[in-house]
Amino acid sequence: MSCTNKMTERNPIAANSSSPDSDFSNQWCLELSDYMNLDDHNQWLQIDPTIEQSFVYQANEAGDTNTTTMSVKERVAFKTKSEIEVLDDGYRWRKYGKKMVKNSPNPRNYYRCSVEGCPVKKRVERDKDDIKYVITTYEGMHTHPNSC
DNA sequence: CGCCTTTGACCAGCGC
DNA sequence: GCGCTGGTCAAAGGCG
Repeated sequence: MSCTNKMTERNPIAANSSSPDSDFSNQWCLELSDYMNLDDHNQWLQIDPTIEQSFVYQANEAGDTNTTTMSVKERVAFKTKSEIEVLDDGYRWRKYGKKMVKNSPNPRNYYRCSVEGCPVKKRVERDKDDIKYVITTYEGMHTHPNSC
């Protein structure tokens, strides 16, 4: 497996953002808003709409009142214009599920980091409105360095 | 041989 | 309680 690029270096959005008369950041915000609607029960924060690798970010405090330890899940969602669904982000992923979801004609794929003990998962699905776009949602933090 | 994908089954949460 | 939906498991098979 090639491991020569980081996502930020090959993010298809970067290429897409060069479209002449579109305000990329505004366009991106709008599309992210669409996606946020899918999770409107959660609190999404957009880190920086001006950078190429724009994404939505969620720090979700998980845990119930009966536990003294509070785990924090981090969730990052990307929406990228790409023909391929699995972007090479430097990590190795193992597919463990595929599911048709209600609000989309396209299946959602579930991946888990191949590194033993690493809790990171990601979901990948095509945008229901424009299959040229891929929505990738990362959940959790890698417990190991990038394999590059 | 090791690691991967595929795919149906199973399970839990939620709304009615 | 029941059905729907999303998420995960695990067996089987494929590929380099």
